Amino acid sequence: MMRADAQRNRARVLEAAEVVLTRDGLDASMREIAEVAGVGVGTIYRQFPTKETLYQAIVLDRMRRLADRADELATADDPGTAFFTYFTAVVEDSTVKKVLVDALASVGIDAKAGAPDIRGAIEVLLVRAQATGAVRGDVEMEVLLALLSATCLAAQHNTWDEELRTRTLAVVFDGLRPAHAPSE
Amino acid sequence: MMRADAQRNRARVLEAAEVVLTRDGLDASMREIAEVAGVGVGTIYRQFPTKETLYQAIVLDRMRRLADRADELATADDPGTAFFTYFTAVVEDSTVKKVLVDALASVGIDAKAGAPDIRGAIEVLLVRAQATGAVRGDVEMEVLLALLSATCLAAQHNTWDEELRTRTLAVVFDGLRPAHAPSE
DNA sequence: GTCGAACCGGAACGATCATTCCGATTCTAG
DNA sequence: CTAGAATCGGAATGATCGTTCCGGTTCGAC
Repeated sequence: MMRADAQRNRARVLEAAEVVLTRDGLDASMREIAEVAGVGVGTIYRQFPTKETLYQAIVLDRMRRLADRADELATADDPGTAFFTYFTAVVEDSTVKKVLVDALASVGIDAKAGAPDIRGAIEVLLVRAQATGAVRGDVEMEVLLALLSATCLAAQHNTWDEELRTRTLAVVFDGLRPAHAPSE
Repeated sequence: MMRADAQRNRARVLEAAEVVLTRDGLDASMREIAEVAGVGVGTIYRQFPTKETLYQAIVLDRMRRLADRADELATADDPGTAFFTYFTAVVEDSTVKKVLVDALASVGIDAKAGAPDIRGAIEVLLVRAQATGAVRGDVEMEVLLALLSATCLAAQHNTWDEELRTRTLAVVFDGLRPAHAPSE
């Protein structure tokens, strides 16, 4: 059983790490995280043996939320809308969250053990949207992830404003739709 | 007039910097560049007062080539093909070249003084392609740059193979084409 | 060929970072 | 309440980085 103060500090560290890593990405220093959390650096290292461990804890948490969001939308009435809503939501998030982007970018390559199955969750959205003809049938998961990763990376790197995001995604979405069913 | 050995070393440094920065991005250390160039670090600093100066020299050179390439294609017989060829070529390059990506990503924001006018060069390709109906008329430069930057970033970050690149770009290109003119 | 100026290499400096370590403090079982 | 174990904070460590500095070397005008 963990001591009460240790447990409270662990929560503080996670909270601070989320804020700082989200703002500064992997460049954030442990000193700053410790400062924001109001603890010493040693305290962080007792819970997370290395910077990468802490980083992964945050990323895994975000991945979990991402997967949950996808699961929610998997049962929506209109799979087409659900699909595009999800895509938009993920990109919107990544405008602000640097860590999330790195998480997304790595999904395509290695789905680490223990990680929530975002890939699977997104695939459900894709297949359902394809079944109703909202998305072209020949779009593969690899391609979808590439597009999602691309838009997230750019949105975060260049901090797109809302209008640019909407317009840019409109083009991508048109590319994803069957040729005979343009945006409107 | 610069001494002969100084001039030769300057060339060596630029060559080495291109190789190393291209491979490792901004994280590359001056020590390594010096080592690859076969000179001491001091020699680099005599020509380029700061790391950023050296970095910018490389980036500007790349931007120049990018702009030149666009200018070349600006007089092509088929503007539509020229446009999509250029887009593909840029993304292809960025699979390997990290610096190029950062250059691209910053074009949208601040066109620094002295920088070649890539934006203008690309705009020519866009307008010409739109005039022949190969690209939708309502696609703005901002959106195009966002898409270009997005695909470059993702291609570099995840090292797309050729097939994934082709398939992904096919979707984006379909989104850029008028609704009544699907891929083929 | 000579000699001063320009240039060279790489050691040295100061800053920053991840990580370790330890004396002081705080928690909790009994 | 108390003892001792777990935890704490933050100074110390060692590595790496960008940048500066300087004794030695090389170039080239005369």
